[in-house]
Amino acid sequence: MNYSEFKKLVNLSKEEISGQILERNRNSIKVKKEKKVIDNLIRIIDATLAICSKKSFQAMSIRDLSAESGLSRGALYSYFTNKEELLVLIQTQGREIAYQVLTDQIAKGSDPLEKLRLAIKSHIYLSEAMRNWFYFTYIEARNLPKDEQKRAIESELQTEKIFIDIINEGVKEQVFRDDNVVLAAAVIKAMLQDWYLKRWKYRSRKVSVDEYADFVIHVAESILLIK
Amino acid sequence: MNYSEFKKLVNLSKEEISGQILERNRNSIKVKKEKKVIDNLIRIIDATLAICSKKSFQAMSIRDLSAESGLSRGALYSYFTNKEELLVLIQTQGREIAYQVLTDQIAKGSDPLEKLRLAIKSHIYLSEAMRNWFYFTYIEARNLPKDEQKRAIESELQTEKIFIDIINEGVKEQVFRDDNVVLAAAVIKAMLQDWYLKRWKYRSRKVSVDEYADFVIHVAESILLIK
DNA sequence: GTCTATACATAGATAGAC
DNA sequence: GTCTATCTATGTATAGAC
Repeated sequence: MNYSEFKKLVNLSKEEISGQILERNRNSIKVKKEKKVIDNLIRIIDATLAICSKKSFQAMSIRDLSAESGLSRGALYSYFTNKEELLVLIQTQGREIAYQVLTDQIAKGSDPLEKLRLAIKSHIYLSEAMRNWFYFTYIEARNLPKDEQKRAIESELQTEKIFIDIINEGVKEQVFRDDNVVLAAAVIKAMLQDWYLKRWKYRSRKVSVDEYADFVIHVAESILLIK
Repeated sequence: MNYSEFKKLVNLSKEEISGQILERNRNSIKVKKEKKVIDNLIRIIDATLAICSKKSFQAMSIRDLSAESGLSRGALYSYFTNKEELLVLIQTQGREIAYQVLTDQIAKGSDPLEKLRLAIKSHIYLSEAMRNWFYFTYIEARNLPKDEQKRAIESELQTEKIFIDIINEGVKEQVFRDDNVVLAAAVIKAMLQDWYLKRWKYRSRKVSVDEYADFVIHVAESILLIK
């Protein structure tokens, strides 16, 4: 699998994501017409992510969001009850998508090594396809209210657990080495994150997403595979 | 070298750092008495870093800073002309310290492998000793004005260049493998950053700083050393 | 459903007393 | 040098017209 194959494989249609958000937030969205909601949620989220790729969510004013999305300030408040709720909404959905796609892809692997490769590739490819979303989820997590911050942390650990489980499975089958499984998973995760946190760097160096994914796999195999 | 040896080795006295800041910002600091300035700069910076380990710099109000530092709002403006300048001041000094300590430590190594180990260890140890400072420098870089953002990026590349140079030296001496030097440096840097970006995770798992540093060295050697 | 107008709160920054 | 009081700007959120 390479990036262009991945993109065809995974259906990340904005309408679909927006629909899921609607399900999740029926009570705080005041507009009744489904089609309207889906359309405008897309505009609002796109605008938020675009603005927040340049400045922080805190620094983005409702005036900014109004200008970028094309909806008036008043209208915006028909889709969320306050600014913080918008933050929570995008973060929750972002984590949900990531987890779903990741677990779906891994399920296709039949042995630990294949699963490991799939996990690394699909994470990097997904963060490439939804770069702004991933960046936002990472960088704005600290501005969440306390209880939502806790969820963000749980989600991070959950993703890492996916890698820990794969590695442990490999250890049991004697294809992976049995030392520092947890740390191995942690540094793999760190490498995955670097792709969307520092994309300006890789872009300026003309490192392609496929090249990066292959390199991370190479590193992971170097520390894990039994020689 | 382990962490406790490192701490003795590197003199990170707050007075010294504060003195350097004073040198750098003579014109915007209105208070004349040197001792006063040093003292209060320490209080201001400590307070800022403490607050910003919990919320963003944007979200920190001058009122917050006043309460935490013990100086009145009016007095604070004797040490910087506006809030953004305070941000720039801390960021600039943070990058400066990191670069100085790192290059000083590496100079003690006599061969590429030793230099690589020293670079990894001193970076992780330093980020441990100045965790809030490193976290702040990373996470708040995006709130800098455009020209200062450029400096932050240059600084990131400069640090990475240190690793690239060490690896290239090792390639020339035929101790390191000659493939993907730039990517190798990049992922090493990603692992270093994870230590201060996710310290809550490592702390809760009781991973010590020495253990983490050793593991990163292990990973780096796995991908670089010629078998 | 969406707009405009506006109330209300909070922020950064300054002036002048001490 | 530092404080208190205050000005002004900007931001969130709402009310009521269309």
